[in-house]
Amino acid sequence: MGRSPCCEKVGLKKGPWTPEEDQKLLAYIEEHGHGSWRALPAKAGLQRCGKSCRLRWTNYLRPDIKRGKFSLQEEQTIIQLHALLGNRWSAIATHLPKRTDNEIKNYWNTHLKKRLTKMGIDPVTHKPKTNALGSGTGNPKDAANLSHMAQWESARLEAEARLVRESKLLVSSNNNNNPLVSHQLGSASAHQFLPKAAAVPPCLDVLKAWQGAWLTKPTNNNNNTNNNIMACMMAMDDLESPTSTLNFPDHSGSATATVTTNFAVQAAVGFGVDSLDDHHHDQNNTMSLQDIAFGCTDNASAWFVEGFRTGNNIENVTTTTITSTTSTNSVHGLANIMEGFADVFGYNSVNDDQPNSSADGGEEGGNNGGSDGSCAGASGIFEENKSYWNSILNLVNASPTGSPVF
DNA sequence: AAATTCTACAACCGCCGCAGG
DNA sequence: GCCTGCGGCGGTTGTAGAATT
Repeated sequence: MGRSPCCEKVGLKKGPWTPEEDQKLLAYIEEHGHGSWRALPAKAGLQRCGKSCRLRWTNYLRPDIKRGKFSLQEEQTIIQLHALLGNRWSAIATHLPKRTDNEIKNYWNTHLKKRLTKMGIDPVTHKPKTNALGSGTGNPKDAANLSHMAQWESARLEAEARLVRESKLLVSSNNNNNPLVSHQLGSASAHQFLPKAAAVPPCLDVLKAWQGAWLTKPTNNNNNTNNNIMACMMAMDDLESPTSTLNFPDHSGSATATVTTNFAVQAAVGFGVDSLDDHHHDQNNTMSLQDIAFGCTDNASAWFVEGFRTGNNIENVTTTTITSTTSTNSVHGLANIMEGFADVFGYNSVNDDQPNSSADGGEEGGNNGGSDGSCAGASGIFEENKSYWNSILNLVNASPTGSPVF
């Protein structure tokens, strides 16, 4: 047996709201609050059902609604969150202040979905469509780029699956003392971050920043590139200003890369670990309780995070040969990030990617026992994946609005 | 200028989960 | 445990205006 209608519909008005109706609804709610939506229309003198009133209020009349064009940052967030959450518009909306789920849903359906499709990306899976592989230029480099993208996407989906599992656990347990959740909440309101699975994975912000670093790679052996990488990482580590951005001056004077400063948190969550605290995984090649608690399940995530954590100490490091002469941390930071990429991309060519017996974190490139003392293999991975970063940036640049699409 | 098609988005519909009786 | 009502959600439709033919 079907449910009875939410209210008596005979004689009730449907369709677009008139300014007079809006005014009645606004005036009533401002004075009395909405209370029971079912009872509201009669009290407010409206020939509408309660459900219609509620929708009109939540999607249009509410004073804390931002209307108008979506910003680049908002578009980015929607796409990234959609990759994680699918069509869970209300969950996505909690991460876009002052935007309603209905508005986001409409924007996705009318703009973003079409744009992704045009670019040969399946808007449901967020993967390149199979025919896109065959419709390229025929250039082997293009195929290689797409292959890299597929590898990245695979890693991303793996992280996504983990996030969803974590989210269910966190939400169901409602554990406010969870160090990961409490750390990330900081002084912000909880609804901006929960469910945790909706946290933004690493994406184009960092890719752009890294691209910026690589674009300015010097031909001689000065430290410009290192400065850019260091600036990038320092920005990533700036957890105090999660919504601000930082510009990286291009030392050649031709370009600017921008990265959101809360990337460290985003990246860490994207890979299932806590950004500041979880760096124990690689110390002795076993999972610490802390790692497990934070959902750190593989070397890649631990390496990534350790790299971000220590990366802001990078000094005297070149991108082609990494040696440690003064600061082990400076080497470990970059080395760990490279190891993270190596792990994610499934490379086996890193010269020295095995944990050492010494308790130095196990990264190569330092003065640790058993190491070959260089990071040449890891930097090679950086070089090889430049094609990937370039392909991503090409996609960004190909978008008419500059909206990042992956 | 009129007809048609396209686009954007407001609004509706049906289903679901939850709480209270 | 079952029933009922409410609020919320996501899919879909309706409509107005813009663009195109």
